[in-house]
Amino acid sequence: VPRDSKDRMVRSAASLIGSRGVSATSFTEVLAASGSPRGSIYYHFPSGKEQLTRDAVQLVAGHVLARQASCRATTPRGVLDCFIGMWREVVVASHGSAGCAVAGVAVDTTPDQADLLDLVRASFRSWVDLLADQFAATGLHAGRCRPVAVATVAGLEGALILCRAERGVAPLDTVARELARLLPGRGRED
Amino acid sequence: VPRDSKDRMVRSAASLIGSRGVSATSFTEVLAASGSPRGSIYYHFPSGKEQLTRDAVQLVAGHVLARQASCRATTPRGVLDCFIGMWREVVVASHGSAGCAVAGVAVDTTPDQADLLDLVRASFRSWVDLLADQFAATGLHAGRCRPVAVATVAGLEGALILCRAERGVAPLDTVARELARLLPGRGRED
Amino acid sequence: VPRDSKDRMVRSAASLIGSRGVSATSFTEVLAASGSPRGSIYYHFPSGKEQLTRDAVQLVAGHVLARQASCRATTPRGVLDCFIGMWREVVVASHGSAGCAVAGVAVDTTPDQADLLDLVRASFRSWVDLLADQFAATGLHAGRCRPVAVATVAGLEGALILCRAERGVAPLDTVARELARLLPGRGRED
Amino acid sequence: VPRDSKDRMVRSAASLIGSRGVSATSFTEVLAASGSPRGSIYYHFPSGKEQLTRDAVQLVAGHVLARQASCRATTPRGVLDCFIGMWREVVVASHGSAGCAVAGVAVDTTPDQADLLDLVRASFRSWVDLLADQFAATGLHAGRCRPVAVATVAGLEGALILCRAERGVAPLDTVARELARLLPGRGRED
DNA sequence: ACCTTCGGGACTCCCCGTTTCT
DNA sequence: AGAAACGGGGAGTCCCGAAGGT
Repeated sequence: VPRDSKDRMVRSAASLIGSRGVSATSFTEVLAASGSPRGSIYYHFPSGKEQLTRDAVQLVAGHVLARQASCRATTPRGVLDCFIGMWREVVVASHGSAGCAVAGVAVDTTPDQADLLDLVRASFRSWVDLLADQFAATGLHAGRCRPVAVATVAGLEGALILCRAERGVAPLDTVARELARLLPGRGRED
Repeated sequence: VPRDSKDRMVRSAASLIGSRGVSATSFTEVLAASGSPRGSIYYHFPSGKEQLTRDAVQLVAGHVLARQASCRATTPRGVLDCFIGMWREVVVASHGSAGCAVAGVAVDTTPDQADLLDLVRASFRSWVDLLADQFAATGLHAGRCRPVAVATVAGLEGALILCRAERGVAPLDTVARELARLLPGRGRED
Repeated sequence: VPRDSKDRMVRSAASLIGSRGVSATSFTEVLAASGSPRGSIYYHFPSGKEQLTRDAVQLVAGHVLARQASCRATTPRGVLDCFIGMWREVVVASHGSAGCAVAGVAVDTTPDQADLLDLVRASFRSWVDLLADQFAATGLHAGRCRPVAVATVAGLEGALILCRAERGVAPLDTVARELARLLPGRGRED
Repeated sequence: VPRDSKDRMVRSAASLIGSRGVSATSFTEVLAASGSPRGSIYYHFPSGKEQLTRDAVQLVAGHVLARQASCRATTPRGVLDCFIGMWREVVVASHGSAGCAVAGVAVDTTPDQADLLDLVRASFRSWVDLLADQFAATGLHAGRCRPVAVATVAGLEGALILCRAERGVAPLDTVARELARLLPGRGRED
């Protein structure tokens, strides 16, 4: 199957971009990680690196969206746990070194790459939208859904950065607990 | 004024790294932004780009720390506003494109640059420590100080990324409001 | 003809290294001399300058070996003339400025480049071995073959240096005459 | 004594140039080897690297000349042994890695540095002249003095190169024995 | 039609030999 | 004598077209 080669490249790119940003991710590394020959790049990605980057962002954005959409939680808390839990896995497995490719692109994108930033924005918005919908569906007060969803995504991305620095999951767990406090629940405890 | 040249370079580097990450920040750009001549690099930063990067991280880490330390808030909410407000300024001024150099380094650092990541960790910790101290001094329940401080830093860094994508302050304001909810206050309102 | 480009580069490098040593030979000059674009280097010589240097040394070592092997002399004196004559041509043509790339590498090689020096040693040895064989085949006393061969190579390399300084062939001719005296011949004349 | 610092620099330069050629010898290394501060260079050597190189060549040339002049040999063979013996010491001590600074300059000098090459020529000639005089004074046939002197210097310089490659004195010893055969002596033995 | 070798410039970082001001 | 600052290349290599092999 010829598609396999391209897929491996995109997957490798997504992983590398999450770990070190776009600029620090060279074609050479992507090729090495995916085992593809050098000349194949412009066959699969005629527009070069930008196209590979776009594909990588779309891959992880879509993957996260799909996985969260399949969440069958019945409470806001369940929705939150589902979202955080998905990321927690990779942080634990990589001792914090794995990151989010969408954030990786957001961070080292210059103003002249507007279309790439547009894609990043769309990705984040799709997550926020889905989370807000799921919060609403599980009974969260209408006016709270979007703010909490935004805080969730922001908290997650920020926590991923702290996890890299700390080389562990601790910050993500702390942030997750605080995010949970934004949801109605077992009454006030502070 | 001999000191001036180096300072300008570090300042420019910090700004550029915040905006596009380390790898995407070339010496050439730093030089252009600071108006320095090429040969000065090797003199001021014998260890090259890593040293410039370290100095840039330390500059912003120290700057943020100093500015936050000078905050004269008397309530946890005041502490939070002080911290967020400091970042809000630059986000507004740059329409979201300015970012945090510490995060910029964290994102595109490979595992072999352990010392750089150590510096990043130390920077984040210094912020968390200071915030926790200030929360405690303004009456926040002891057990809540550190978790809230961690959430604050994570929320800020994540919000900065969302602000880049959205090209505006909206996400930061949303996150700030949610962080405020983690503090004891005017009773429950949801 | 795809092979041509690489060959031209190696040939240019060999010539330049012979004339000014390795360190003084920049890639830029090699490229200019061979008419190749800069990007071709990484493709043809993935290990960079060391690889180009190795190839250059092997080129001249092999060339000299082949040319000397094709010598059809029937006396030791004929063998010597053949070897010296081959070098004499280039010295005359360049007014002494052309040198031996093998010596060029030998001279500016630091101790940490052991493998390069190994190649140089192998090259010199191959010349000495061939000369010794040819001396033996043309009737030189067995015990004299290797010493005379070593003296021939040393005398040649030293003479090339003197020719550079004198900007002419005179030293080489003098050395050639003296080397001839090491061979049995027309009786003693001093 | 201020002279001391300059002397140490010239001495270090001579040694380094002999070991790796001129281009591969950086001011930084010379400074490190001589323990001098960077800013002193242009105080001692207003014309920069060329002047340092010239001084290094003159130091070596003068040193060799003086030492050979002090040789009290009474036979041509004694003169030869004196000259070779002086170099043999440093080759043995350095396992072949030490070389001759004059040759080092000769090898990586480009045609545009005519004056440096002039100095090299003068140095070699001074050695040849002295040797020829000494050979004459010890009874060598007049017509043989200069050719043998030239062969001696050429053989020495070539042998030094071979010694580098072989990492030992063997080639120099072989060459010395052959040079001795150019002198009248115990009758023919081949 | 699919893929890959081969080749092409444009940087990036490094560092080197200098000059100027103390 | 020396600290500070200066430009100019050096190698490396990155991201990419264009022509050929299967």
